[in-house]
Amino acid sequence: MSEEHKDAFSFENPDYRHTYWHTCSHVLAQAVKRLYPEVKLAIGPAIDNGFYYDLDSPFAFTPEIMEKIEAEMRKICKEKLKLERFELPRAEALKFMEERGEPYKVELIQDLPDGVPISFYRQGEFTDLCAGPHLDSTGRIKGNALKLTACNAAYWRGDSSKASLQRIYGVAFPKKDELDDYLRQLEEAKRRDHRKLGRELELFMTDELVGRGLPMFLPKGYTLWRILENYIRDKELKSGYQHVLTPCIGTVNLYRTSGHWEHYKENMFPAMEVEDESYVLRPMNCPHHMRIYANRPHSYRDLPVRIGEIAHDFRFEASGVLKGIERGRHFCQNDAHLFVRPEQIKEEFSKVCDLIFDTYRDFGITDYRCVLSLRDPADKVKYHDDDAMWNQAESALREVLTDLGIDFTEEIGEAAFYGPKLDVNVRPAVGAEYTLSTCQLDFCLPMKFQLTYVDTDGTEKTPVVLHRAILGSLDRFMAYLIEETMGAFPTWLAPVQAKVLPVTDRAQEYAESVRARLEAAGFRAEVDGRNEKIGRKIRDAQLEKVPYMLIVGDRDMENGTVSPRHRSGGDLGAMSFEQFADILRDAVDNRRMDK
RNA sequence: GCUGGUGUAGCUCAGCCGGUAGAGCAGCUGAUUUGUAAUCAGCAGGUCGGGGGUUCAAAUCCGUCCACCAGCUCCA
Repeated sequence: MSEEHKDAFSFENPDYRHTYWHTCSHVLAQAVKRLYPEVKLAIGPAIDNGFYYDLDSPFAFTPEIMEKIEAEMRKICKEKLKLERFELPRAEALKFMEERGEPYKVELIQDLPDGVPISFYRQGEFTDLCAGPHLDSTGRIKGNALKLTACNAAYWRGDSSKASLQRIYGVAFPKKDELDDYLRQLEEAKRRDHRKLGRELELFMTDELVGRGLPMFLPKGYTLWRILENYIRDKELKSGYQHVLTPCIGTVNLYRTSGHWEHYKENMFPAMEVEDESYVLRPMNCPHHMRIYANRPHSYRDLPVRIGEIAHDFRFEASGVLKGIERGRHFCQNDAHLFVRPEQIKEEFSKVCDLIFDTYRDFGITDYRCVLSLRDPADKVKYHDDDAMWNQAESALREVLTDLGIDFTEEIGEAAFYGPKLDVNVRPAVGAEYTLSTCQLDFCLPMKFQLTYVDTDGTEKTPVVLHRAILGSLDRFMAYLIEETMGAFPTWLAPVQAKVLPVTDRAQEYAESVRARLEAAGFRAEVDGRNEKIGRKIRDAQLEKVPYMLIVGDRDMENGTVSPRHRSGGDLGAMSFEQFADILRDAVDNRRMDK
């Protein structure tokens, strides 16, 4: 076998892996049809990490039934059924699936272009509509390295107004060991879930009586919060931002003016009626900031005006999307609105990008993806209907991104209702990709709020607004940090940077004095004064993921030293307090991302 | 919101086919004074998510509500 040939059939080859999983999904469908002929087939693709098949079934696929299906799949693999491709003209293809009573397949064929022959794959008694490619035989699939992992609801064609189908997920590998490895990795990933670590490390909590989707930050979590908040506020101050404080509620009319009421009232907490006025908890801050801009006249000389706020927002998110502090019904945005003249768009946008990527460098974030989110021109309901405006805004953004040399992909239908945006997405250790930072270009709200500035020629012009969030929401950013670091925050972010561990009671007072000196020097320190052996104190401090442990005993008291130990670097040997303070100072001042 | 799963002490979990609750860790008390990942002993801790139903008897069975988890849809 040539090297090239080997390569093509290696599981490392994404194309081969995809084909393998695709055939698995057909085997899954065949197994289901053998056991339950009344189940209707929808669609069964390979995905990034396995395969699934969407089915319309009159009964639920319980774990017991899933086991039966899995057993049947193994049988089909052993039967070594040949997969044969054949084509039918459209009319015959329709007839074929109609006769078999597969309405979803019929709908799929109807959407295929006319005049092109339609391909099918047959394996034994089972035939499915499919473009392929496939393995040549079900015998290529290793039955004991195959597992059905979950069964969930999924909408037909991803549309929540359409039928709800049942989706069976599976994974498969060429060897049993690889399946076991994969399952072990999944378990590993669960251990870094920010919800679990948040509880274990006492960062935040949730409480039924307070309400769902309303996490509360505990002292350690709030310490980290405060560091993030100070970090970004200082950075913005240095970049010419002015910060404001605005209320968490506003009138419904405020949101009618902006258009948010029309677009999002379903996702806002219901209005409160008082004194002939309706108020809502605010879901975002743009309207408040628009009114702040309008508070006084502006000259072209004032612009850009950059208004920032660490702002609390409330969104009535569907119960099924809530996820710890990654997505709650209350969250805190690192928001700002930049009011600019049209000719300033490029420069300001570029400065925002600098702010984003500079921040990412400080936090060691390297694995991200830039998306230029555009409107769907066909969707006149969601998007403000003004094609000229959209075209102008979209090409302006595209041009800036290209000029800045930023790699990005374009996604249709992902824009905000008032304008296109750059989204910076990250993939966390657990779960799906989400947006961390965003910068949105808006020609729409300034008009709705009739914002103006007086230009050089004395005429009134409408400014353009950039909406932007660097840390996104502080909550989500913290969730990301927790999962990336597994709770072992770098020293500059750690809620407790050093824990002083006296070896015996005799060192208790000395330990307290060391802590006092650390705090006086601006560090966050604690003493573990429990009546426990030093090994125990070290173990507990390790589990708390404190960056530095300061062991102090008789020897240190005699010599006036501390004996630091780093959570991953181990024993650093005895040194003077000042020497250790220098280590801490270096870690904090340079924002070292120590593990 | 939809579909499925889960809910037992602060945490991690055991409790098979119904006979009215158990461990480890954490906590408290005492002993121990210890130099780089768990010292020993004792004590205390629970309306088994809530409220119903079936039964002589429910943590266990059945419906319902609540919360959590996975995925789908959504994220101004």
